[in-house]
Amino acid sequence: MTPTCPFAGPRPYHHGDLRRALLDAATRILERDGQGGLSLRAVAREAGVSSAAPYHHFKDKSELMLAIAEEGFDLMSDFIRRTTDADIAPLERVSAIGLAYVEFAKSHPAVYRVMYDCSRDSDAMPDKAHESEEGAFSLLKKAMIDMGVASPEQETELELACIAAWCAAHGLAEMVGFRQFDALKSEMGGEKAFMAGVLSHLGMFGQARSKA
Amino acid sequence: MTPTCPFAGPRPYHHGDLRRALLDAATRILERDGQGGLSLRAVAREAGVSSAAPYHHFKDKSELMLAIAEEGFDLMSDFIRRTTDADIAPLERVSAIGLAYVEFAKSHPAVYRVMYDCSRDSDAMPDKAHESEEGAFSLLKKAMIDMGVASPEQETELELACIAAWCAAHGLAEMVGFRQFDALKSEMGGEKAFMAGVLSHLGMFGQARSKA
DNA sequence: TCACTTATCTGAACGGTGTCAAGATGGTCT
DNA sequence: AGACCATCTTGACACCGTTCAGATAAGTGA
Repeated sequence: MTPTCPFAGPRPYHHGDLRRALLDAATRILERDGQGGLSLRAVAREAGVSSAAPYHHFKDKSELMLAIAEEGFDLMSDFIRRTTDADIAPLERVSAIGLAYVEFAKSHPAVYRVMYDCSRDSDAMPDKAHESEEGAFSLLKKAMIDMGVASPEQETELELACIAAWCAAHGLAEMVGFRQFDALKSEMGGEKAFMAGVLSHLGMFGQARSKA
Repeated sequence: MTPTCPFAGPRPYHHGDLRRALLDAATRILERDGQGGLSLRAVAREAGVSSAAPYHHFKDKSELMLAIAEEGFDLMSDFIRRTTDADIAPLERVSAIGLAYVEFAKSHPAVYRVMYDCSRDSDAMPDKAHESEEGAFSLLKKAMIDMGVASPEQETELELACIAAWCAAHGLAEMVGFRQFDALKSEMGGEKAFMAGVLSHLGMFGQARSKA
């Protein structure tokens, strides 16, 4: 008995790769209904299995969310790398990384929220974004070095500058949607200009500007 | 007749000021059990009334949370004003405001979370922090002017600088607890030094430093 | 004083949630 | 074949947000 699954490829086990299917279902729900609509039961429903089935692949709801968050960090890194030209000048590159970061957060708000909700509870997770050599963080580090913020040997200084930029981008990502900025945004000719304006006041952007 | 409630002005109704009692109960729960423990039923239980009682004072759970958030913003403004000496030099003052901000977020993590969770959904709310003339935002604005970031007439520039600082502080507040920074923190001799180090890389702090 | 009105609170109910234990199901291995 | 084990379902439990009919008390006007 095979109730028609429109997505049925090979189906080795009872369901196939249910873990994968659950993660896809969860992502779909997040994009469609936002964070509020994400329940384990809804995910199971969306994947077409019983409410208890997910427990054979995730210990917890929080473990599911953690998996989503990890994939989210990978997705974000990919997006930033794809949309950031490695050949442009360092200052513009750092700025582009920041803008791409916020852009990702804006276009996947629910996933972004899950990413940081998990990061706060689970100590293990944000390493994903921070330490992965291919992650966006190392991209940022390189741009910072190229910008002359610090040499590769000045580990501490370099790390601090990157963390500062990360904080700024995260803060902007969470607040850029606030309605009270609408007037300022339209006055500046759009959200993008607003974002760039804010970022230009942040750290190395400003410092490098005054050096030039 | 004012029998029980020590804080009672007039005791108009059955319980007294249940609205107040509910908010206090909610805050107590947030501090004790964190955001996860905050349910309407738990709040009612803590206040010693039935599960349905809160609905006579708040339309929704979200309306309760919004009220908590508003009080949170007031609390934070008070804290920042109390712990920020208005007489110190502008640069140190801005830095002190930032540090106080993060300090508050660290010592009331659950309330801080509610504050920004509400801000994201409800457009009305963050005005509380932003527009209140006595709020921390105007304190920041004044310090920025004193610092020479912009004159009072350069509305846009001034606003942008303040928003940038706000973003940075919010980002730092959310990330300062990440475990992956532990090594760096101890290397720098404590969390406070770490925070100051990050903030010194952010915007006007850096700019003003290079001017001096 | 006594009814009348209105705000406040309770009790019980509905559907939804996370989680778990027990049983069914179907590959895999010997 | 039979035994084994991962996988999935059924059904339950406690808790949640929310609603609604009814109890109760405070305020109001006679």
